[in-house]
Amino acid sequence: MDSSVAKLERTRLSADDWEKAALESIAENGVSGLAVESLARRLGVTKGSFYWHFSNRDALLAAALARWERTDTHNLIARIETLTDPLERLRELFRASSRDMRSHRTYAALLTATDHKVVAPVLERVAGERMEYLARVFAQAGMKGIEAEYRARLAYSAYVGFLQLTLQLKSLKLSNEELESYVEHVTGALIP
Amino acid sequence: MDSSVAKLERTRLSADDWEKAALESIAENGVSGLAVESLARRLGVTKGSFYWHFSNRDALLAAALARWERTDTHNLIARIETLTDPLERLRELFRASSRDMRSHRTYAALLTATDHKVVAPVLERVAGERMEYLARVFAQAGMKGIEAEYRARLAYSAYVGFLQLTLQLKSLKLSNEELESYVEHVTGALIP
DNA sequence: CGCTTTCCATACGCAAGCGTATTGACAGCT
DNA sequence: AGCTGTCAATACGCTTGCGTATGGAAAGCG
Repeated sequence: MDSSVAKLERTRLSADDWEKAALESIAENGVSGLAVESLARRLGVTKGSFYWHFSNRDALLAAALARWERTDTHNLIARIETLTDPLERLRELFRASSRDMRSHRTYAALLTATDHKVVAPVLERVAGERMEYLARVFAQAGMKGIEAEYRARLAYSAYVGFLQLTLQLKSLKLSNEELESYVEHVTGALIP
Repeated sequence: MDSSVAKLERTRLSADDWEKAALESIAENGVSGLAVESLARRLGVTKGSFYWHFSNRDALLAAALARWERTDTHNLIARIETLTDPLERLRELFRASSRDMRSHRTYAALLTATDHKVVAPVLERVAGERMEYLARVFAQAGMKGIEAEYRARLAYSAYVGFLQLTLQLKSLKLSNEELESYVEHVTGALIP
């Protein structure tokens, strides 16, 4: 838990440590807030260390995004795949999107950097994969062809937009009970 | 139309000109891409002019956002208010969101800067007002109380997320026909 | 015609951030 | 013990972009 801040026991760092710290920094300060020197301060070292592990800032960003893509996306899908009923899968997907806020924070931060040339392709890939998966589940739940695709896009758009509105504009936040009943409403509206 | 680029007839500039140019720049390069010196080049003058009209960059940003908030939001609602049937209003709202891409571009750009201290309050206000309006129309269309609010939030989230996915991740763009039938699908799913 | 207001140019200073170069410290191996 | 590879500190240069200071041109007015 406190492995990030104030690592006082001075141990040497690896590229892995930098990547993890970078993802934390992104979740907190966004992609543009990811700076080499501030990260170094946070890890208790100086730039000299960083440029031994990475050739430049973009390399760190790319590595961090690769790690994120590798871990974050497949976690969710793997959990869902244990359920057999497609409609149940959908409901669980929706519910999962209202928990695990740490993961959503990172995604929301990345969404505010869709114009960045390193970030954009990753987001395109991730969004595409997720929507394809969603479309498959909707199809399994009985929607056919293009309908399932559109519904998947609608559901994913609602998810992305919800992240934007809720996580970043703080006056629009919902309480826990409100959130739960909102998810219920969405479930009823979008699942056949 | 070409009042923005290469204004060769050298006329003096007003604060208004800077604000308009700033909004164009935001639509193209995002909020973080709004730089005083590049804007000056674009307008054919130097920084000296800018700092006569505005005290600093944030002042320009605030003025531009105020202008945007003043014009952009009320245009749409005014157009919609001419319709009397609430369900027809909703359908027209949804359809309008698939045209007039210039306006949506600006909004999408602002959405990627929700963390900015000048931008955030404006976006909160605008999103709040729009969702309130949407909720009223849903209520007029027969949904009651909290249901209308949730549906408004869902619809607006879908709009915001759609902007993100479509306008900024270019591989996810839809063709015109696809867009129209997608809007049809959304209309069917979200309007009672 | 001269004076004032309005708009703009030029030339600075300054801070943040990236990237490089050089040197140092420490560990593990032989 | 000495060598070598790994990680880090220090110091520097460079670019970008903000903001300031100051002077100049041009227009309107008296």
